[in-house]
Parts: sequence; C-alpha cells; structure tokens
Amino acid sequence: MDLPKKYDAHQLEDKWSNHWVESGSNAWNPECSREESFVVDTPPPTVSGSLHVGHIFSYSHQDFIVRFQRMRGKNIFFPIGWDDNGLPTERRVQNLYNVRCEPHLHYDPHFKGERGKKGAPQAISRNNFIELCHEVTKEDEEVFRRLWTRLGMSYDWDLEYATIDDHCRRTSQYSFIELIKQGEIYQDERPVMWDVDFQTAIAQAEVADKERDSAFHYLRFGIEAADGYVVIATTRPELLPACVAVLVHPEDERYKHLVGKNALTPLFQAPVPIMADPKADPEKGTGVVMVCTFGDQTDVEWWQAYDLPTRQVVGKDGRLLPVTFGETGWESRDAAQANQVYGEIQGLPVPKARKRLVEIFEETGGVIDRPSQQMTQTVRVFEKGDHPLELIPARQWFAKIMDKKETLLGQGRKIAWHPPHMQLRYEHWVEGLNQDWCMSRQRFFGVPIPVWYRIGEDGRVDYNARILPTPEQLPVDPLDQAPVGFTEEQRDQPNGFTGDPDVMDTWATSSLSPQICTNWVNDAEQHKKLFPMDIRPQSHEIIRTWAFYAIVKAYTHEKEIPWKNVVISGWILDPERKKMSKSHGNVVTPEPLIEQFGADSVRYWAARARLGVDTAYDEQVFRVGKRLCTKLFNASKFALGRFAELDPAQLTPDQVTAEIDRAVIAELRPLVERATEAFERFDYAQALGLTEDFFWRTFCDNYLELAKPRTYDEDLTEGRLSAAATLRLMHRALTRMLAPFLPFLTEEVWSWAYANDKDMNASVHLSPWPSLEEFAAIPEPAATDTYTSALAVIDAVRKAKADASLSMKAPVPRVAIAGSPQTLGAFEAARDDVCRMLHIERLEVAEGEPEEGLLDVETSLAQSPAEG
RNA sequence: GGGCGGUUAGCUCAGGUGGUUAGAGUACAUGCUUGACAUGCAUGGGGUCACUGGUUCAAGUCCAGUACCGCCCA
Repeated sequence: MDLPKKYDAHQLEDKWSNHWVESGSNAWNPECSREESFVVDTPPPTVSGSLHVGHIFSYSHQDFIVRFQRMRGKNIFFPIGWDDNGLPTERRVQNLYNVRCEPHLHYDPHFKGERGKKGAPQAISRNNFIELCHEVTKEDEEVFRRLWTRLGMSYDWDLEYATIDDHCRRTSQYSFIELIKQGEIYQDERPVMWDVDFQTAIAQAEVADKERDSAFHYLRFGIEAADGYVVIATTRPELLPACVAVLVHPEDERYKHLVGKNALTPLFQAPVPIMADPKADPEKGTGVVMVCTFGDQTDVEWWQAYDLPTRQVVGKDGRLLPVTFGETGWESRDAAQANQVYGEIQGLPVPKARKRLVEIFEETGGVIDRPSQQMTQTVRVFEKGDHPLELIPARQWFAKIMDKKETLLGQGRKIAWHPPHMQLRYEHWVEGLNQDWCMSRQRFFGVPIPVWYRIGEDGRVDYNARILPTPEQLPVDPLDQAPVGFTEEQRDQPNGFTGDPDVMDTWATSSLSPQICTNWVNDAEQHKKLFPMDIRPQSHEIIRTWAFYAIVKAYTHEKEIPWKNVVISGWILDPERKKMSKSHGNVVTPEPLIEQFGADSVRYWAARARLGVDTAYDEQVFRVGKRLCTKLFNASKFALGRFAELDPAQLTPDQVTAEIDRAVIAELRPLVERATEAFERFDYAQALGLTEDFFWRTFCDNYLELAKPRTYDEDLTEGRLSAAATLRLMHRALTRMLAPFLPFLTEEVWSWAYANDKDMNASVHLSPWPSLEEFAAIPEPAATDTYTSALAVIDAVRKAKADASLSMKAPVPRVAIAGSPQTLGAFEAARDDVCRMLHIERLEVAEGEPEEGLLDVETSLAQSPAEG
C-alpha cells in the first residue's frame, strides 16, 4: 500500500466524514437490548446564539465518551437537536430584517423579509414574523450541522430534532396538557417578574443579579392628624405614588407610638397605614420602610399578608401608567397637587420618572430630609435583558415546584453527578427556590400554550372555561386553529372562544429532550426501553435550568429520573480567566482553528481539560495536538513499514517470544487498565494523558528505537518476528486508544493496516477497545526489571552522548554497568537490543551495589568526535 | 452575607487511599541533519506546592483559619 507522504488533516477529514455518513457507522440499532445500549441526551444548542470555542469544547467531551462506549461494543443512541425557539431567535430576526411583530396585523402572503433594511422597523404580522424565524433557524442549524460534522461528532443524524419542529411541539404540548390534568400546571393572576423591554414574564431560573449604582433618598412622610414626620429611605422614589403602607419593626422604640396612625406620602398626600412587622429591619435605612405596588418580593409578601390595596403605576412597557388621584383606590388629601406632580412623570420610563421626581423633591421644600446617599445595589435583571425586572400582576401559567422541593432533592441524589460536587449546585438551587415555575411567555416564536377559553355572552373571556385539544390535534396553534366543535368565525366573539396568545418558556420544551428523543408520545415501547437515559452531558451554568427542569418533568410524568449520570463540562475562559461571551467581546471562533490545526487537533485541545474544570484558553494546546497527530502519522507509517512484508497472520501474540518484548507488553497492560477505568468514570482527559504519554515515551522514543535493529534482520529470525508482532499488537492497541480523540487520523491509520483483521472491524471506531484478554497469550516477562534496567542504560548513555555533544548514533567503545545479580539477570534479556540501539561496541557487566537507581552505568566515548 | 470550586515551574495543567530528590507539555538554553518524524531527538536550568497554624515518624495531599480569583445563591 502506498501511504501518504505528509500528514494532511483536511484531506483526511473530508475523506472520512463522507465515508462515515455513507457507511452509517453512527446509526443506532433499535433491535439491540437496553443492556447493550448506551443512551445519550445531548444539549440542543441555541442555534441563534454566538458560536465560539466553548461550544466545541463541551460538545467534544460527549463524543469522547460516546466513541469509547461504541468501541466497548455498545449500541449508541446519540441524537442531536437544536434549540431554536425563544427570544434569541426573535431578537436575531428583528435585527436582521429590521422588523417588529405586531400580533394584531393580518398575515401577508406576499411579504418577503429583506436583510439590512434601514429606517424604522417594519411592523409585520405574527405569522410573517414566525416565518422569518423559521428561515433564520434553518440557516443557523446548517452552520451547526456543518461544524459538528467537521469536528467528527458521531451523532446519529437520523435522530436529529429541533425544539420548534412538529414532533417537539407535539411532545411539549402533550406534556403541558397532561400536567394540567394532573393539577401540576395551573393558571393564576399574580405579580410576576416582568421584563419591560421584551414585555414578557420570566422565571426565577432566568434571573441574573447585577450590581448597579443607586442611591438612598431620604423622604419625609407626614403623620396624619399629628405634628412631625418620619423619614423613609428608599432606592425607588418613583414608586412613591404606588405607596400603600409604611412599616416599622414592632420593637423599634423610635416609632412604636406611630403604629396605628396614618402616614401621608409627600407630594401625593396619600394616607397610608403605619404598621408593625418584624420583617422591617431597624438597621436598614431609617428603620421605616414604604410598601409599594411592587418594589420587590417583600412588598408582594406584605401586600398579601395585610391585604393591602394595589396601586399599579409601572406599566408592562416600563412606563408610568395614567392614574388619577382622588378616585377610589387613589385617595389623596390633596388630589390637585398629587395629580399635578404625577402629571410630570406619567408616561415616562421608570429611570426618567425617578430622575424627574427627585428633581421635584428638590424643588419642593420639606420633602427631602437629607442629601441622598450613593450606594451600589444588587438588582434583578433578566439574563437576556438590560433593565431591572419589575413585578407586575399578570395572568400566567405556573408549574408546581415549591411543593416538591424535598422530592426533587431526592431525585437529584439518585443521579450520579460527575464531578460529584456539581450535585451541590443542583441541591442549592432546589433549596433556594422561592416560587413556582412561570411557564408562559408573551412572545411569538415558541411552542404555543395549547389552550382555548370560552367567551361568555357578555363577550368576556372565561379563563375557567378552558378547552383543551385532543392528543390527535397536536401540535396545535390556538391562534390559528379553532377547537373541536367551534368554527373560526366564533373566534373572539360572544359565546365563542379565544386562543391563549402565549407561548411556553423554551425550557418547557428542552426539559423534555429525554422524552423527545425517546419518542415518549408516539412510541411507548421505545421510550420505555431507552428511559432513563445513561448520560446527560452539559455545562454547569444550566444545572438550574436544563438539568433541573428535566428532572422536574421526568418526575411529574413518570416518577423517574431522566438519566443515570450527569456529566458536567467546564467553561473555556479567556486568558484573563473571564467567561467567554459575545458581550465581553472575548470570543474565539472555532472555524479558523479547524482550518489552521485540523479537527483532530482541536478535539485534542478539548480533551485535555478535565470534567467540570474551567480552563483558560491557550492556543498552544492546539499546536501540541497537531504535533501529536504528526507524530502518530509518522510513527505509524514507520512502525507499519517494519512489518509490512510479513503476513499479519504470522504476527500473533504467541510470536512474542523475546523477553524484552514481553517486558514492554507488561508496561502496556496497566495502561490499558488505567485508561479504561478512567474512561468508565467519564475521565477522558486522564485516559488521553496516560495514552499519549505512553505512546510518545514508551512506544516511540524507547521501544521503537530498541526494537528497530531487530526488525532490519535480513532473515525472518525469531527475534525479528517477535519484534514485529509486538510492534503490531501494541500499535494496533494504541491507535484504538487514541481513536475517541483523533477519529480522523486513527481511522486513516487503521485503514493502512488493521481494517482486515478478523478480530477487528473495518472501522477503528467499531473495533473493540483494547482489553487485557487481547494480550493474555503473551506471558509475563521472567524478570520484572528487564524494561526498566534497559531504560536505565539507555538514559545514561544518551546523557553521556548529549554531554559530549555527540550524535545519538555515535559509536560507544565501552559501557560498564554494575548492579545486583537480579538486575543484571533481568538486563541480560535486553542486552543485545540496547547495544544495537545505542551502538555500544563492548558492554561490561559487574556485580555491585549501585550508588543510585537500578544500575551504575559508566560510558566511555571516543576521545573526540572528529576521531569517532 | 451564605455556599461551591480554585491557588503547584514564566505559561497551561497533572499529582488514587499521606511515604525517597513534586511531574508533564510548553517556553527557555545547549547539542544532535539518528535506518519514521527538525512539526523531530537528546540533555539541562527553572518550584517557599498562596499564606498561617495543627494532626503525624512523615503533609502538595488530612484538619482549622487567612488572603486572593472565579462561579452559584441571597
């Protein structure tokens, strides 16, 4: 066989990725039993998100594990999906096409999106908008598909899914309806965390804390029917018109006498009760707190506890709503002044309203008690948004989770987490839950909430009169389809129906990836067979979302865990150890790296990082990967060349007769054991490290050099046969052990020599992972120190040559070694090979006590290199 | 404020159940065109294992605390 002259990564990538697709080597076989299968639940990446090296980092980790399991003979279930519904896609579409979704508009069948359009955003209908979203996700998916293929990810592409496709919508809606029927999902109108930019409710899991510059403003509240005032410190003065009560601590002597009286809000002159509550912190601010509709979660609690009135001033768009003081619910002792002041801030966005109101405070005497105090404050922000969240009452769907914290902790403990401390992250999240999962989103591109409502005779929606679709109707869009028994003409009419306008939280769908992949709704038998899955690989920032919600769903539907193992990848950090993200502007895009170093080298880089450990981005590592590839390429060509003329049928374990060959096989055994053990623990990095080190040091630098002279014997001596058999067996094992990491190159090398072996497969990736049984026919060496004593002499002579600035092939007239009889006996088996390798002309052996190490080695070199 | 993880050579990282002189790669220095590989080979210099205590015959490793970095949650 003519082997390629130089290592060309890209040529191999094209060749083999096409070949794998054609041969179907990654296909899952539905006929195999569960015990023979390895079932993987892969994270569907957000396709519209920015793609950077962090993605290929953690996705490669899955593939290392999967490829190992495949070689262990497992029937691999390895699907891939795309998470394309939700805000990121909508935002991308808005920016790309400069459009805005207006749900009240009618669908325009002739509308065509145009990219990069200037001017004011064009308003388009919901369905036109959704069409554009589909268009964009199609393209984005293609980018990912190409990247994963280039990287050699061994997905079964027949199992591909997208969270917006029919199957996922159907599964997600099916789950939703089932949970409504079980009472696990309910609808309620209550204050929810609301993003004023996207104008949607969000869930606790999507909240991020951000530090902001803020200030305490000290305001004087009057006391009704009394002299004096109390001072309240607040960071949200714009909520003053929404004030409904004032609280002090019951034990606070300063204010005890005021409890039961009314305070009067400054400027608005609204009488509000002064009450005592132990949650009012005497240490915070002045010890007096104003309760508003709604400043924070505690306001909501007080509002509920004391049945306080609601004075909503912040609207869903984040601007101050029109209100009239003096009307019922908006009592004021001076409505004219209140309305005049409020008129100044009505309609303004919250930050501007705050600024303006503070100006009015300053202009008006007797309001400000003392200068405001600058501070930094932690505010809650939607993780994908910019402005602080508001608490706004709205009708939403919720999944019950607060009632099953203990149960969910128990479910988490049934799962093995890798590394184990990641389970704590899950536990802490569950323990810290403070509200049910808000599942509905006021968005457009997502899985619709599959519910209609009856409309009464009076034209009002009766939210208690729900109409649910039948399973056969799914997936359904209640805004486009009428429920059974109704016609489209009855939509939004008295005695008719209306569709729920909302979509689900994207996690409501992706939390079902185990059910989606195993075909829970359509094929109960297959689902039963694959569920729970074996592993869930993912990174740690989505423990609270993807992992958590999946555990919730698996429990509520089947009282089961979704997978037996969760395998957590770390992050790639930038060299300053900051998280890589588009907003930080520190992302590295993967394509140029694959161009420059090749896919195998990029995979090598990913494989070097241990599970769960955040790793600084270091481009050096790609170069190291490339060097390993080049080394494997060259060493393979050479090693194979050493036995190419021999019939592989001759190179069997029983031909390994030389002691030194048996000794090196004895070195290989623990490697196989340890690497296998590491891989079984999902510690691919350890497996790679051990294998790489052995391949380079033991195999290339030492054994290959040691055995080389024998392989050049002209006759087919026993020694030559033994060396050839050892080389072949060892190289065949090492190639397989590197295959999960370097799938392209190892497949190429495999095709040169081993594809036709009877006990192997044509593809290295379907060949068995090396085992000790493979070498069982090779006896252990008679002495334990044959290899190590050879190494001691090799090291010493090499050092002597290096110190003398001699070439490694320079002849050595004399070497004298001294050691124990046992060591010398062990060395005897390596003597010929060592002498031939190092060009030692005379080797003298003497018994003695070595000063250090196994042997004393004295090397006599030629007087000068010139004469030598 | 609570929790989790980290701190080992200039850099990136390994270091099962404590046990000779703490490792690898890279970078650096020197030499070597070795019967495959100069994208290589050989040799070498380079460490107060963050710090302070403690347990122990023995601590990078176990315990307590401190500092700094990162993350998660208030």
